[in-house]
Order: sequence, then structure tokens, then C-alpha cells
Amino acid sequence: MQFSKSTDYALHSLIHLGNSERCNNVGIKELSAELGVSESYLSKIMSKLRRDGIVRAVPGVNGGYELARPADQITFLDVIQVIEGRQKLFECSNSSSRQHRLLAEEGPALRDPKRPEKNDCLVEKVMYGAEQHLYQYLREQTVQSVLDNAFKRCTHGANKN
Amino acid sequence: MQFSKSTDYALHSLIHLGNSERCNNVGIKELSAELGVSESYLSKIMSKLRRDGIVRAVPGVNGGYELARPADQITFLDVIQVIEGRQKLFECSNSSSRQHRLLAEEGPALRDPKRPEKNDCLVEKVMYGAEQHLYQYLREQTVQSVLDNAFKRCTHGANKN
DNA sequence: ATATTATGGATATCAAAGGTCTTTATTAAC
DNA sequence: GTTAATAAAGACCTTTGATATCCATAATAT
Repeated sequence: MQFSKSTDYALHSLIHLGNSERCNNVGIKELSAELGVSESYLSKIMSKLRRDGIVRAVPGVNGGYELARPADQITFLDVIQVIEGRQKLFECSNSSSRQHRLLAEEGPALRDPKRPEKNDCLVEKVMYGAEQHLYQYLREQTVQSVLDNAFKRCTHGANKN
Repeated sequence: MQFSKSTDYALHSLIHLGNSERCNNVGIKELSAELGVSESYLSKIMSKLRRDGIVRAVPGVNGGYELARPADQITFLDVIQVIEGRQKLFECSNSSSRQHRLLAEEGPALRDPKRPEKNDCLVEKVMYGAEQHLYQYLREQTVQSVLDNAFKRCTHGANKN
């Protein structure tokens, strides 16, 4: 269970965009040189980010990418969900097994006839909690907060001058 | 980014073991029938759990598996780390890129010569935080707590009698 | 001894990640 | 208008990991 390299590339690209001057598009050449990834592969990732409204892109001479909204409104969760997809972190693969009938048994009379055997898996419930915890944290982390951290370290170092 | 089916199988198997009588081994036949997975595949997963000290196994007639320690001392994190491995959730793939030299630059004089360019990635730092949050939650969830939940629901339903 | 059960190795299959190349569409500058 | 630069999209390839099966071996109770 690991985040993909694509997520890595996407996050670093966005940080670079957030760090460069406003109203100044950054081309795929610059980005790919910056990250050490091929232009063709990185451009696929940027296209995904564009389709999801994270960045804007203009083709043509002097074209390139820029953030589609302020850096403090682009969360890590946004980026991760674009790149990794939006499936649940965990899905029980055998909801109809005997174990679930036993563990989830509350007496047939109590069963809601509208939701026959959905969401009965207690393991899934726990893991869904894990997902919510993780997502809450990732929602609080933004492109801007990373830039702020970097800046803090710079000025901290510059105090000596 | 999703947990594997193997993790699913492992967790459900452990819950079944925790739910069955003490001093009574459960064979791979019973487990695989319970979960609807092949014996050969599930046995590989159980072997992993055994090598990591989560379950005990005895071969031979009437052999099988049992929990190696009390169910409240087997956390979800334990199981996940055995099955999914212990790599970090996120590893920066380009720590030596220009971006990191820029963002992590605190002035050459401030650099710790012992740790030249390790752990300089701010994205990795954020994601490490995410990992710690997730792990903290998963450490609090045990095989026993799932069984308790199931039991609570049963007695709750049985109140009507 | 024999039947039963777990273990480990070899192998097969399939999907997804990671990556390249080519063609097309769009834009600025000349 | 032509051209050079740039993003977009699709076809394709390779590698890797998850999932799974099968067989031979070891251990154990009866």
C-alpha cells in the first residue's frame, strides 16, 4: 500500500507552480527538467490535473500551466484523489460469506429489508474510519502550507545575516 | 491506493480465530470455506501471519491455526504491516532534484554535514505525518474490538426477548 | 503406517503502474 | 498567413505486483 509516483510528480509540480510568479505560465519542459521526469509522462499527469480543475493550461507559444485557484485552496486530498482515483481504501470482498451472516446477525426481524446485506462488514467499518482519519489530515495540508514551511526555513536561516 | 485482498482475508481469518473456542485449532479448510477463498491461497497468507508471530500453527491431524496472543493485543496495524509490508506510505522519488535544493535551501552553512540531502523533501514530511495519523488509528483497532462490536449488536438485538 | 494438515517453491495469469512515441489542436509571434 | 512552440490525446510497450494454482515435503495424531 503506497502512493504512486504519479502522485509524487503531481504534488511536486503543483508546488513548483505555486512557487513561480503569478501570470507566468510554466511549460512542461521546465517542469520535467525540474523533477527529472520525461515530458510525455508528466504531461499526462498535468492533463489529469487540468481536467479536474486543479490547474489551467494554455497551448501554443509561451503557453504552459498555472494553478487554477489559490495555493491554499489546493489540498493534498484533492491531488491524491485526482491521481489515485476515488475508490475506497478498503472494500470487503466477501460480504456474503458465512462470517458476515454470523457476526452481523441481529435477528432476522431487525434487518432493514431495504438494505439487505450492504455495509454489514465490521472490518470495512473500521477501515472506513481509518480512511476518514487519513482524509481529514490530508484535507488540512495544502500546496500553500508546504510553501510556507519552505519559506519559514529560509528566513530562519537568513536570520544570521 | 487500496489495501489488498490479502489484508482482507487475513483480518477476517483472525476474527474467525478470535471468535472460535480457545484451545481448538481451526484448519485451513474451515477458514477457506468461511471466507470463500481457495485453501492454497489462504494458507500462504496464514503462513505469513505465523512467521510474524500473529498466529500459531500445528500441522498434522486435527492441526490448524490459533491466535498467538490475546485478540486485544492484535492490532489492525500489526496485520496490515505483515501483509502489505513495511515500506513508507510515500517516498519522494527525486530527492536530488533542483526543486529540493531550492525549497530546502537554508544556506550552505546551516546544512548538517552528517545528513547531506536526506529527508529534505517537504512533501515527504507531510505524507509522513499522514502515515503517522493513519497508523495511530490502526493501532487502536484490534481483533477483539471488532468482536466486541459484533457482540454488542447481538445482545442489543436480543434485548427484545 | 497412514491419513491429515501446514509449509514452501515453482509457476501462471492478469491488471495496473510507469513510460515512450506519434498525431492533432491551439496559440503567439513573425 | 505561415511557422514555431506548446498542450492534448491515443496507441503502444514494459515492468511490477496481486492473485492464484499445483505439487512436493515435513510434521503430527490416530
